[in-house]
Amino acid sequence: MNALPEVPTVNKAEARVEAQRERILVAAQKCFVERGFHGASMANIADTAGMSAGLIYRYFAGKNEIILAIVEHQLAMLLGDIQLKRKVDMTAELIASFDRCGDAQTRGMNPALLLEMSAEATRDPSIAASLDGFDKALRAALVRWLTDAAASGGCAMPEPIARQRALLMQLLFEGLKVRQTREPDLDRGLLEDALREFVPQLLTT
Amino acid sequence: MNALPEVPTVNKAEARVEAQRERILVAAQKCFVERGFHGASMANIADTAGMSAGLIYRYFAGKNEIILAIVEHQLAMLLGDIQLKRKVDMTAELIASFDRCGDAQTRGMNPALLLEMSAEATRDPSIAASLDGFDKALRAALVRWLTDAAASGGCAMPEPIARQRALLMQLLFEGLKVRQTREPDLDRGLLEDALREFVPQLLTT
DNA sequence: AAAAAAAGAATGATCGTTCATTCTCATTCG
DNA sequence: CGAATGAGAATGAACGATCATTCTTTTTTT
Repeated sequence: MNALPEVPTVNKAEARVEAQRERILVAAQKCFVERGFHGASMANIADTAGMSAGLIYRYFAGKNEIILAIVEHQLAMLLGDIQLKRKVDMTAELIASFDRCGDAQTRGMNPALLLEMSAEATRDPSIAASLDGFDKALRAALVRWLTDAAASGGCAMPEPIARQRALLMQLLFEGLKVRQTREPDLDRGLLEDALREFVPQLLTT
Repeated sequence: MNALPEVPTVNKAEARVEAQRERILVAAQKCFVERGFHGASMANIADTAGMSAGLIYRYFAGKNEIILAIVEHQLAMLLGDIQLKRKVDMTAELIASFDRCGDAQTRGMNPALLLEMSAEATRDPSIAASLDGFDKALRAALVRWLTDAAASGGCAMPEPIARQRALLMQLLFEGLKVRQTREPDLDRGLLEDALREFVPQLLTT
């Protein structure tokens, strides 16, 4: 009869499940960053999460499902991080993105994880599909942004040009991500000077 | 007394050893591309090389040594591939490099392997050292090439500018390598158009 | 026959995953 | 109010497979 008390019960149970999944994902990300997808074991993850190995399988079907969840979360964060607002200092945005997520924060973006994902995508079709989706979404958003007259300083960019620029920007993004893992202490002055000169050229016709 | 027959014997023995090591490295690279450094097992490599697992340890101290040998070989090939000749069409060179090594050739450059290497470098100090050495060598070569008046169309580039351009070129290289793994069939016309406009700006003051 | 090369079995460890068991704790009944 | 109940949460041992590596034995070469 009284359906009311049941709903909060279900909600609380669901919230618990979600909290547990999150706990596992936080631990898994930490382990994957430290040892890689294949190098980290379920026992590692369980230890880091402070639970038994068997319990993980109550919340995830297996290791692959955990990997995929982390891949998709990273991509979602990455897409959210590249905010293509109307007016934005793209150079400053790129440098800020380079500065960001250097810390091994929980669930934050991690450039080493991106490399791991890209490498794994060449073997795991489901990861490849995730990355493809992200790539297409990013490119489409870039083209839309570039062809938008308001964004490019009141100068509308024809689509063929915009597609070239979008590709170049994507190459630049990825190059920066790689460099971030190899040279996190790269001289910011040098980086800023380099980007200050060339990024604006990408944004104007 | 007769030292003469010993020298060819030693040489032949050494050649044999080298041939066996090469056989192992070819197999290992194939396995690493297919499964990753951690995903590929010594048994995999032995099978692929057509030998027993134990025999590998006669020619390599362990798996790590094999990985490191492959890393260094990849970097050596990469450095050799970027030929900074006096007069060169850099755009065409980049596109050719993108076309190249798409095949899973034996011991050739492999972009997926580069991702694997970069990811592993964040955990394995010896791999990180190899990559650091490569990075420094490449950057130095680029700066030298850019400051060389003959290369940049008779227009000498001051060193501070050259260092900015070298960084940008490195970002571009790495972005292209990543894209090569994700989108090997990327439209070459689009790529060429994008690079044709952008790259020359990097080479002139 | 001596020496080098290769094979392949054996090692202990660890892998991802499963499962029987125990624990926890809110609810129900005496 | 307090004991009994039962379902979900959690454990940790156990599984077969496989891991990197070592070692003994066999084969091949000299």
